Amino acid sequence: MTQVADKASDRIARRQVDKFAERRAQLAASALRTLSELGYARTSLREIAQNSEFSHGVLHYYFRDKVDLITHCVRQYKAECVTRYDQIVATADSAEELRQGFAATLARTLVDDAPMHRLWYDLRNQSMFEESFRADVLEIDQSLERMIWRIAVQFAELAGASLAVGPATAYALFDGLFQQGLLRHLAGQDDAADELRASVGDVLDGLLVRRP
Amino acid sequence: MTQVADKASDRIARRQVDKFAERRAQLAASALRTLSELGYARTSLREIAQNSEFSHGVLHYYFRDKVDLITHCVRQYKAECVTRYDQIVATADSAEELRQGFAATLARTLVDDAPMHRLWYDLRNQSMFEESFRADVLEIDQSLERMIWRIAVQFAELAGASLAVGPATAYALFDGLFQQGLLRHLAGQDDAADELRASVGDVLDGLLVRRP
DNA sequence: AGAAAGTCTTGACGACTGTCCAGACATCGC
DNA sequence: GCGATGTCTGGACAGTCGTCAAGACTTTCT
Repeated sequence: MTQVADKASDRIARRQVDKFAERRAQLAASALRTLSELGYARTSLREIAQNSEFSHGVLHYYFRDKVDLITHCVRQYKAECVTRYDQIVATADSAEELRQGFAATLARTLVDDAPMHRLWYDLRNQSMFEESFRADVLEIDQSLERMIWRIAVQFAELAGASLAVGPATAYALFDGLFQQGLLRHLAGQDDAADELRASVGDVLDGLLVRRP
Repeated sequence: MTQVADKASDRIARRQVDKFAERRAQLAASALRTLSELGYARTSLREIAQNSEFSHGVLHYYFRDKVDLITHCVRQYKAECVTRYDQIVATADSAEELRQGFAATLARTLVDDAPMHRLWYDLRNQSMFEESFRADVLEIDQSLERMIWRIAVQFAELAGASLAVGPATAYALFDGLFQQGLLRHLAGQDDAADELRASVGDVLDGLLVRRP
């Protein structure tokens, strides 16, 4: 083969791969929509296909099986989710601004993306029973932990104090607050977001050690 | 009817009701065992029956349908779970003893009852999608919140300080710590229980306001 | 004793599941 | 244009699911 032919076939191959990956992403998006609506336990491949513009057979053309599809969904979810809060860290000029910005963003996320986050908790829970998603779930969890830790470190630095707990503990605290808020929000408790914002602010303050 | 006859039929009726309730509890126990093993998504009535000494048909004799069975399971779980930590509150003589006792008990529970607690989180999550269990789940959650709050109040009293957060926030924090620990424990991380004990101790300390 | 009520088993039903496949349709290089 | 390749459809498959009902067995009442 000539180099030209090589490049040509490469280009074609890449375009096909890209198209393949693009359709995978498209189907994964439909799957995520369905999953966040129905939950893991009651989401079927036919239901996912019905929420897309394709028939149910195509799912096995782009994904090996159901586990492969959901794993891809989880990874796709991660890519969108993790980097969302770094903007706050970058733009905050004072501890108080960071504190309120973080609390407000969490509260807004609670309302805006409630279905997506209940799905995340659903899949994370599923990984306690099934080993299939465990690796991906743990990886996402660590990403979120790092994200929270960046905020905590920046907050302590702006406040001129040090932190009383480590990354894992800090993440667990805010995750607990968010999950409890999500539970109440989805149960129809209207002040769930406001209470979350307040408690997040309090707890973030409480993480500081007065004398560093 | 005579009073004697009344009493007799009452006694009979009560005995039948008791036997009925007893068998319901027995089947619910089998269901809980199965659910904690497989998770909500993959637990079928036939599997539950196979984990008992009866056939699958009997479940519809004692329970209206699957939702009725699982609701009964959730309630039964609550009765056993909630009162477990009150002993610590009653027997602790110092803040330090209460602190270490609480942290140690949480860590021991993490190891001993891991399957049961992943089921609890599974069902609580399920209530974010399905309204069926929502009322019972919220009731149990409030019970747990009150339990945590009793410990926190007693701890503050023994320490001669006041608390920096309210009941809902306090519960969310420890629930987050426990859930994160459970995730790591079930993923095979051996030091999950130890880390939970340490972080619970730290956070409990952090709840106190130095100057009341 | 026999009748009645309670308890449990077994088998069946329709619906739904994940998976696979034969073939239709579209797109491509030649 | 034609064959080859990639893409997609729709149906079929073997299971499993929740539910129900007919009947057998057991216990209780009279």
